[in-house]
Amino acid sequence: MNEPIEFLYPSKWLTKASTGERVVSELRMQILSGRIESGTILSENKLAADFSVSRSPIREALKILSAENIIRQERMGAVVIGLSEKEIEEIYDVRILIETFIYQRLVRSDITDLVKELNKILEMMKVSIKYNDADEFSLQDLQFHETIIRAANHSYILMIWNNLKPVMEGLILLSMRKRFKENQHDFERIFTNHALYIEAIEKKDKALMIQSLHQNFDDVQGRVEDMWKSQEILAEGGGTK
Amino acid sequence: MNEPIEFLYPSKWLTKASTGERVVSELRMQILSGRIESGTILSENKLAADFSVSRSPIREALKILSAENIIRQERMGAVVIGLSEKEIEEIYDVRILIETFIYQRLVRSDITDLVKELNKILEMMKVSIKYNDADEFSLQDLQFHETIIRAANHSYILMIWNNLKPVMEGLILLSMRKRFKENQHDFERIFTNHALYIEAIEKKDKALMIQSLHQNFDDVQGRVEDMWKSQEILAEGGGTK
DNA sequence: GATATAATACTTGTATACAAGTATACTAAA
DNA sequence: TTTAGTATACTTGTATACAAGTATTATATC
Repeated sequence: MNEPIEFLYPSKWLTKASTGERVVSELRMQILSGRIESGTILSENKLAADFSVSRSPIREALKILSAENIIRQERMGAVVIGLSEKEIEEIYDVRILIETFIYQRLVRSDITDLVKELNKILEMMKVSIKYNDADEFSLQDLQFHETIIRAANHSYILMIWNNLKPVMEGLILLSMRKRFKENQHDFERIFTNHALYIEAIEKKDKALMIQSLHQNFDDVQGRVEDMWKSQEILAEGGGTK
Repeated sequence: MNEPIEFLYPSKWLTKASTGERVVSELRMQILSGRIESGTILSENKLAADFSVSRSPIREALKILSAENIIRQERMGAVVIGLSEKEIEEIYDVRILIETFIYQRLVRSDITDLVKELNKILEMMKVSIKYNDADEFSLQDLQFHETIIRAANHSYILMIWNNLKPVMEGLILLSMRKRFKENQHDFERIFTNHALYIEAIEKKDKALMIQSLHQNFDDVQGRVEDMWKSQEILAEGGGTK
């Protein structure tokens, strides 16, 4: 019944975390990785037993995962939704939507501090690559985009980002770990894409920004065909600067 | 200490609701209406006493309100953020963003069922006006937009809507109640705007859609100057169809 | 064997108890 | 008067108990 569990979420990121936060992080990873399959029905009592905690932090976790749209709470148990290709595409839709929106705002304001900060993160990415630290690299990837979003100082766009962030984090973590084992040299390209993104912000070049954004998404999931699909959508709403 | 509280949230909407849901609905309304002022520090224990319930539903409520960005949970008490003009503008930014995105999708698909459904809601709005039911009217206003968003079948855009919806609901409720007392005839215009929105969908006329969307927002808050500000943003990202 | 009814084993939602940590206020000493 | 230290009254987070409702299963009856 109580097999030893290999945790998917980096424990070092949970140093100051409460039990509830640990549960939600780990549960999310298990759902995103497919270890807990879509359609599975989660019971609060069973989860509490599995994690050896009370129902309180479990309830908290289910509420959060439900808001993240990866489970659905019903009268009898929570149904795991998980992420199909469709949902992952949709997440990218939203990211493109908000990052494009934010970009419009940024190009009108002073971005020197932002660019400096982004370059700092870029250098830290380089170090992560050098030391083969996939988890750290993932964190910096997320930090990169969050820094851009925060720079616009838009609390409701930030709200969307915050709602999306944990799932993104999980996806990126899983993807990067795999790649660090298989395609080590991929990371140089990811690095380059982010450098391109900074350049797009600096030069206020929207086309370049969208290009690097799409390439960045492809780097996470490696789905090239969707790039064009998304770009088509954006093109309609996009136009020239 | 225990003054009789006049509830702001329609009790008829809470027939099947749990204590937690009642608390969150009422607390939200009190914050949005300003009855609980920005900066106020909410204590779980005090709230539990005020609402005569235990801390469990209060905790749940605070988590939800925190995700909605109208309070901020800290180590000692939750700080009420509330909604300033800036935040309300930001909510509209997001609504314009997602409804425009959804619109792009809709014009490519079969919209006959959607238009029929929207017309039904439109007729119900008419009845609400006739019977001076501001609350019911608010509900239909929200339902109108939610129907459009649902039609696109995009779970992550719907997630954003769901995160935004309760606050929107509160804002619209407060606004409509005031207007039903003061500017009764305003509602004919709101009605017309929604009819215009349907027409925009039917005729796949993006400019008309954006126009009616903006007018709709102005109807809620009556802030005309922001209309142009928002349109400027959209214009940059907008272009022609 | 089929069906209706009752018992049982679940489920969630709420209340309460307790532990651990933090801010505040008070007291005592310099 | 100021400062150090302690006591106290908070705070949140977690565990547990209980109530009310639902699904399932077993049993009894036709």
